[in-house]
Amino acid sequence: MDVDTGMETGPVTGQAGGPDAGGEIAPPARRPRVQKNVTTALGLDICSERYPVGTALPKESDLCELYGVSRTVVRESLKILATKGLVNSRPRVGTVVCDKAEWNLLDAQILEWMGPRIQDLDLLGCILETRRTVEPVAAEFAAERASVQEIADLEAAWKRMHDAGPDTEAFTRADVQFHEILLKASHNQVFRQLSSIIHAALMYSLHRSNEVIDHRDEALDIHRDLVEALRLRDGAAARAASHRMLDTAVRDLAPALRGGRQDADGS
Amino acid sequence: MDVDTGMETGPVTGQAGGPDAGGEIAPPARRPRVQKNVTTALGLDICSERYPVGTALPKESDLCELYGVSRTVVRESLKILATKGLVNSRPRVGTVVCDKAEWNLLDAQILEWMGPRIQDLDLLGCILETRRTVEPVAAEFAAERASVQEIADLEAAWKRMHDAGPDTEAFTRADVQFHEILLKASHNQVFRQLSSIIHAALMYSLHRSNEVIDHRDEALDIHRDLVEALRLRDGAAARAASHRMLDTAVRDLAPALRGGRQDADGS
DNA sequence: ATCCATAAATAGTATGACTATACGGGAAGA
DNA sequence: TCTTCCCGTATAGTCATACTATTTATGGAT
Repeated sequence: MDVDTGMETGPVTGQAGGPDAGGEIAPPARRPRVQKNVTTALGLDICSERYPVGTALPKESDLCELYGVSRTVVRESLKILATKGLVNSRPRVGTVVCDKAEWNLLDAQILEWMGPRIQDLDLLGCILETRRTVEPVAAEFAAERASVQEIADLEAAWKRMHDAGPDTEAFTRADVQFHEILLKASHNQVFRQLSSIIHAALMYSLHRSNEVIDHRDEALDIHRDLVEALRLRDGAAARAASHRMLDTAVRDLAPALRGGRQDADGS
Repeated sequence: MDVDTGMETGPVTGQAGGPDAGGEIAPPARRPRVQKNVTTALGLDICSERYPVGTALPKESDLCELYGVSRTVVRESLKILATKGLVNSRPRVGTVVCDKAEWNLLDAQILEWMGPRIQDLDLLGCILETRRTVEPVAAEFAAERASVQEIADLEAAWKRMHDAGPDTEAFTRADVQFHEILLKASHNQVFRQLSSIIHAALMYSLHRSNEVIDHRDEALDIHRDLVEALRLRDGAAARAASHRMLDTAVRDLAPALRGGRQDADGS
């Protein structure tokens, strides 16, 4: 993140940059690239429910003032957010925040913007269900289809987990990479698209579990078994290892999933 | 589709609309809304490999002339395409088409733009694998979680299939809707995001299978069994019905999947 | 031959003006 | 009084132009 996360809305550039009044020598007029900052700021404000679902954002000209940028930048940012399903613009009505059912949950940026709020809407539960459904199959496919290089990459990721030692952060990072490589090695393009959401979920859940040393040792063993199964092209073993992996995830996440499943959609 | 599909690139508006030369009474200057048309045209041209992966699109000012629109429209269209992972713009370099691995395959518009080319990259095979992985689980979840309304909607979709008679088109439409409602009834938000891709794949594959009367009768039976299982809240039966459904899909699509799996990614 | 400065090309930003669209209220009609 | 239609108005959509930032390519100096 190269943006001030958590910042309140406000000028994105240090230079207010109003029209250069007077016929002076025209000071150079700085024009930094602020598109990403504005998009991120708006995305964060939407995902944090600062602009709740169904309400309208300030009109474009107001957003220009708020962030101190031109309408060009604001409009292009809104177009990006609209493409992600976050908002919907209509003349005379304004730009309204879409229902969460329309949000593109597989979008990495949205998940980043949601941050800890990923726990809303049972999202963590949904993702865990998806992992339990998809990952064992992906592991089985990977056993058949993974290239030698991909298996080596998996082993390298495992080694990074192993060598992380007491560094929980590094351990989690390697763990996430492991699962991304696995999805890729399944050679199913749809599965690979799920990487982003699994990435986000793991970053917010693995970290906790991985703080327990015992758990990390157990995870290391299972991950190694999976790599070994891929090397032997043993689909059943790979599937079994993946299942074990997810069972421990369920066990460790159970406390965080309290509250049962509610109807989260607007039907 | 409210756009001239298959059209070559060219002015999107009938009115060339150059700058009104002279100090005349300023003829009204038509300004139709052309954003969607331009985006669609560019999307089609990219997905049809008119602009192959890795190559650069014409520069923005050229695109303005090509489509007879302002740079604003072109830029916002490119921003949309960039958000979908189709292109990537950089100063001095231009706007280059991204590798297909970065395309957002879960995006309904992209799938629409790909049209029959959905068969490239083993996409049809990947989607079928995904369905076989996800749909039975979704059916099982739906058995537990579907609302009465959702089950009624499923039954209504089934009835539309039943009543379609010889209208293959209507039958396929209802069939697709059935599967979308099922995914929604699983009350797993990630599963629901898969609707778009399953929708596209079914529209391009079911149509063929559904032309055979025998198959349609069989499909009707299985779909009814699934609804019945949901009504009885029998997860195992729902799962079994879904499995049977997909087995017939595999059987019917087998001819279209010849050629085996190749490595489609650029690793 | 290598490296650095300069130039050129292209996307990014800014501004102001106009148009199309859709909501809301008021007038005309039942 | 209620309904329908029209029109004013607010807001996003489009257009044109000018300028800035960034990156590649070129050419010259070491």
